[in-house]
Amino acid sequence: MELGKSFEPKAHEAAIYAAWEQSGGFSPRPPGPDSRGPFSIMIPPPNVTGVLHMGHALNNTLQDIVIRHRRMQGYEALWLPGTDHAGIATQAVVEKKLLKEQNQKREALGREAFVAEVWKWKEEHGSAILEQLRRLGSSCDWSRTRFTLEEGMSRAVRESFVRLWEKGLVYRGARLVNWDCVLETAVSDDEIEMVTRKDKLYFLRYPVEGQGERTVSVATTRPETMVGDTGVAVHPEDERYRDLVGKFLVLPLIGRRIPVVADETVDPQFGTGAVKITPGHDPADYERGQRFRLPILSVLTKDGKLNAEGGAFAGLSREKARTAIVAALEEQGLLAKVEDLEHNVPLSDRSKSVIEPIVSEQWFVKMAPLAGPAIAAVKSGELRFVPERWTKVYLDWLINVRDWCISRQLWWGHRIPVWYDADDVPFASRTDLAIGSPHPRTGKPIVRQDEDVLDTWASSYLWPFATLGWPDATEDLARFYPTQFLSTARDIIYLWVARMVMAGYEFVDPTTARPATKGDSCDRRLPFTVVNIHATVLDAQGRRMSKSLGNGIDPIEMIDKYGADAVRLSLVLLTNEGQDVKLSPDRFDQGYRFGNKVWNATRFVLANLEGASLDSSRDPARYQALEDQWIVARRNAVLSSVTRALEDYRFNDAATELYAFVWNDFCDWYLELAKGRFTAGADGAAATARGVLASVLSDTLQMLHPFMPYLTEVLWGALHSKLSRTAPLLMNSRWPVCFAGANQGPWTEAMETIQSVVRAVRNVRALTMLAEKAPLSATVVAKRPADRELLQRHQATCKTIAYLSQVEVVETATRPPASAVAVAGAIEVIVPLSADVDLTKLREVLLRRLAKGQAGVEALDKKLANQAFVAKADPAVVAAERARREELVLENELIARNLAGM
RNA sequence: GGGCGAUUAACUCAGCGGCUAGAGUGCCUCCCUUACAAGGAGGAAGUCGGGGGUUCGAAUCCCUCAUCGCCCA
Repeated sequence: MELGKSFEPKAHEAAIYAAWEQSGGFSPRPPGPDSRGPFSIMIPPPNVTGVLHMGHALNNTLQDIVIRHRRMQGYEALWLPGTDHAGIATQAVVEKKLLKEQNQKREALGREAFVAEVWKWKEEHGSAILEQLRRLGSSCDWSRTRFTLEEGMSRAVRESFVRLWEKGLVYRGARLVNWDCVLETAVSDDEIEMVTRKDKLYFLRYPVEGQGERTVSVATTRPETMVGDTGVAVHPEDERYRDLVGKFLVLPLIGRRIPVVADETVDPQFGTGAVKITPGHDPADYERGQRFRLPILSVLTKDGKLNAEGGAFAGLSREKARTAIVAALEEQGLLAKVEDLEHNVPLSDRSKSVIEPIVSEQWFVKMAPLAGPAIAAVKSGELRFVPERWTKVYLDWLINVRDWCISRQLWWGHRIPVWYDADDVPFASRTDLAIGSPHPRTGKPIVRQDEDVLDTWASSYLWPFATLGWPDATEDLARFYPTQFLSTARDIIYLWVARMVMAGYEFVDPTTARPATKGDSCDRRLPFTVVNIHATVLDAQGRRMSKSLGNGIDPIEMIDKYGADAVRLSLVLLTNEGQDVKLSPDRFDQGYRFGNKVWNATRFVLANLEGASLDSSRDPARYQALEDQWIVARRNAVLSSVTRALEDYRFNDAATELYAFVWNDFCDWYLELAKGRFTAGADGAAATARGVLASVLSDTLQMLHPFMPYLTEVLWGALHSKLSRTAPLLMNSRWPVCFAGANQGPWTEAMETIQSVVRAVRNVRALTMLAEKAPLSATVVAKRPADRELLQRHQATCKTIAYLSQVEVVETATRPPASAVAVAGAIEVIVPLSADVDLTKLREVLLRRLAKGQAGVEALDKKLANQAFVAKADPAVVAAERARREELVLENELIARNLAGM
């Protein structure tokens, strides 16, 4: 295949993806002698209504890197994909659609028909985000795609609920819950967001009973809730109110008698030091109400209007009631004052409406008993967070864990498997109980099933094992559970990660999970051993990307423009160890340019490969030419460090290292040196170069593959067909093997010496405005015999790459009057020039270098003169500093001498 | 109020006890050399947020202050 002048992602991506899929490589390879065992990752299931955003793109890139690498290493790699039914979000989408298209509300349609509508929507649109994941190159096993509301998952959800019920960990009760008045459902603590708002603090006067004009002022941000007040609290030590404790106030507008109580939790500094108690609509007041046995009044309807308790204000919305009540109080002279106040307001994640705490009957799960093992898992080190600091966030939540409100007043979701008899006695059942059938406990006929559905997280927390067939003891469960790696966003550490760990310990039977492999002693119930918390992708100004701000960057748009490989590599190059990243579209340039570099390097190799065969020796000592030894040694070093980085989930380190290796070592030096060997006509050297080029490139494409799968796959195919070899798809190829002894030779140092001499010549050319290719002769002065020997041996190399017509290596030399001199460490490069060449720039640079060098020597002298340093520092460090000083002194001398001669 | 993170070149970030502190972008000079001008060669550019401490040695560890951001209450 002929390669075009540059990589065109659009021309290849779809075909390559189809080829991967067709090869069966997305599914785990079968067990066998060839296998290193299973390795599994469960995708954090995106919301079915979701659209791929940059966070997804990053997170799925990371997972794909891990799974591709492990697959190449020979593991039975499984990356299991799927989606989450997202109760509230999906129901909202379909409700909106119904209203818009048919002007119909779900209540009019009825539950069954509505749920059917949602399923229809899901079938049509529910896999959009999975299609987007394919564009990114994700190598998921699509044959195992799961959905949190499908039948298998539903069985798992029911089983888990009934087990918790049987253990007494599920209870129903009237509690203060977070109520979303727009969506008309309870939401859990973790689904609300505190937003700082500029608001008003109202000071209301409550008359004291039987004391004439005397009133007590209370401060509140929510005056409309006053109709639900059943008391006023003051601090017991507060002198201002001491005499009032035990007395009664008369609630204005309503006329109710409410007691003044003394409570230590009141902050005397806030407002007036007296606070109203509204147990039905405030968490702190609920607690106070309990302590003083105050009545709990609900004053709001499900959609956020005042109910009958509101008296004259009944039927008004929260907002209107506030205005009306404040106006009424003002009229009666009972509004003391209004102040500006900045405070936090709870908003619903989903509807962005203000959350109202209300008392309602809900289902809860007792969390404390489940939290224990999840805490222990982290403390024992079995479960590890990357970066490590997130362990603390996880632990804090688990240690202070509160019961989980799992019921939602929705229609789309797992209906709570609880049935009631006529006396409202509940029973949780694994199988549906027919209306009219006898209640298993009371024997009375069943009259209804609970109307509510479960929180979506109550299904997704079973994801790691339910997707593999649990509660059945399936083959997949035995083979792929526990998983090895989970990568997700920080904001669902509580919502999802912690709960999955709890669920693993609570529900998985350790005997059905895969048995421990050698050296792996972790509890088989723990769903994963590593949790990677990826970076948060921010916009160029450092703000979170959000729909409302409209500052998101669409990954698909970027893939269209730059290609999936560029998007993936750029993201990895930009995000270090979970550190937030500020992203702008032009940042994807870096990935694209690199891809183009790899593409063109391969084109060059292919153009020069005629008759070559893959030289796969990884032992540098087997080569004659220094550059061959060097690049083969570098290849080994990079291979081992990239492998280690990937195994440690240091993606950025791996990518950075590969980037530098390909661009600087392979392209800038090795390829340039190879050019000389191809034109020189020295057949043996050219043939070796061809073999080395082919093998280093082949290995490099393999190493790059997890990061840039499409591009490398195309190039791999081209390379191997040029070599007349039938190769498997790169995706299904085996990760290269590292040669252990590769770092033992002098190659790197020797090559660095050559490089510094070449740079010295280039330096002179650039600073004296000589054309890069103008033929020059150079005298290389090296005092040390070893240097001379090396340079003598590699004269030809220097000549070709530095465009020198002649090179002379000597021990000492007198500088001709018209000449430029460059200094490379202890080596001097003298280049004779014509007399009219302008040496100003060269002199300036040399002066700067001399100043820097002298400062360096001074610093080192000071350091070495310090007895404490010589005595206490590592002897190796002292020796290194001495050697460095010698080098510097020599270099400074050379520079100074040259400057003097100019 | 508690916790976490950030502060290094014009910009975006690496470096986290020991080379004269690096990279990408941008900037300046030169080069259209048949892999790549989406490129090459060279260059300029930093009191490592302030202050204090530990250490032979601090961008790196500790304390403190400041600014910005996130999470929890």
